[in-house]
Amino acid sequence: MTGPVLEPLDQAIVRELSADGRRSFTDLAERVGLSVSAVHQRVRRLEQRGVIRGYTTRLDGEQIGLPLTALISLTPNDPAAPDDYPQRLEHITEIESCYSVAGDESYILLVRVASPLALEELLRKIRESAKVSTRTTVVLSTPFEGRSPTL
Amino acid sequence: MTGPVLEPLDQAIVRELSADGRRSFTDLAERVGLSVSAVHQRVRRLEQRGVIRGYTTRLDGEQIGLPLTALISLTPNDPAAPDDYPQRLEHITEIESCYSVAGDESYILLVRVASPLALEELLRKIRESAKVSTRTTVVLSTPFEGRSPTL
DNA sequence: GCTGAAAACATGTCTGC
DNA sequence: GCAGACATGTTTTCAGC
Repeated sequence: MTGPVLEPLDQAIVRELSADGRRSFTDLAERVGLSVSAVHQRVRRLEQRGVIRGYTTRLDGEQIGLPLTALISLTPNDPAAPDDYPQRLEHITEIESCYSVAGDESYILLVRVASPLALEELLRKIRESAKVSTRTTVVLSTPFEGRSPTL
Repeated sequence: MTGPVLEPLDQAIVRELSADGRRSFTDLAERVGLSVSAVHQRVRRLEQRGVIRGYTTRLDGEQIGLPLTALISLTPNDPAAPDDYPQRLEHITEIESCYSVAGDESYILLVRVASPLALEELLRKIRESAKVSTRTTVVLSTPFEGRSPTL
C-alpha cells in the first residue's frame, strides 16, 4: 500500500529534471554519476511509472497576454448534487489548476485571463458549468511560482 | 507601456513548448512551419526576453514523497511592518508558489510536504520567519494541475 | 529574419557483463 | 541494472540571401 520511497539515484535525476526540464541525458549522467544509457533507462522508467508526469515551460503571464491571475473558491449550489465538478470544469481552458480542499469551500481553482472583463466572463462560465457559487481572490503580484520541490 | 502582443509564430512555439517542454527544435520547426534554425533563433530570443522563464518537469507528489499539498493564507502580525514577506519566505523550499493577493489576507502560499507533522513544522517556520498568522487549507485531491494556458 | 549545410553533440538501441 | 559502442537524429553555428 505504502509506495516505496524514490531511491537516491532516481531522486537525483528527478531533482535535476525539475530544476531544468530540458537537461540532456549526457548532462544528467555526469551530474548523478551514471552512464548515459543507465540514466536514459531510469528516466523512461520514471515516465512510465508516472513519477514524471510530463515536461513543461514556465512562461511570463504578462508577456503572453494573460496578465491577470486569480484564485476562485467554489461552493456547490446544491450540496446534494453528485460531485462531478472537475469533469464539469475540465473543458474550461483558462483553469490551470483545480484543487479539492478541506474547508468551507469545496474546490479552489487557479485561473489566468487577459483582463478583468475576461475574468467576469470566466466566472459566469464556471458558475453555469458547475452550478456553484464563487468567491474570487485576485492575485496582485507573484513573488515566485512553480519552484522545484525539495527532494 | 503596453507590451506588444506575442506574434503568431512565437505564440505557436510557446504553445507547443508549454504542452511539451522537451519538444525538439526539429519537431517544433515542422509544427510551426519554419526551418530548424529559425525556430532555434526564436526560442533563444524568447528565453532572453523572459517570455520563457525556464523549463520544468511535472512530478507526482505522492510518488516523490510529498503527498500533502496545502494553501496557506498569510496575515501580518504587525500591519505597519515593512512588506518584505516574500524575501523572508524565499528560503523556505517547501513553498512552491507565493502570491500577493487582494482580500482579507496579504499572501497565499502553495506548499508541499511529506506529512501532517511536516506541515505543522512548516507553519511554525513560516510564522516565525515572516511574523504572520496563518490560515491553512489542506488539499484533499488534485483533479488537475499546471495545465497549459490558452494562447 | 529566413534558409540550408556542416560539425558537434545527444538520443535510442543493442550487446555483453 | 549498468557500461560501452554504434547508428541515427538533434543542436548549434555559420554563410548567404
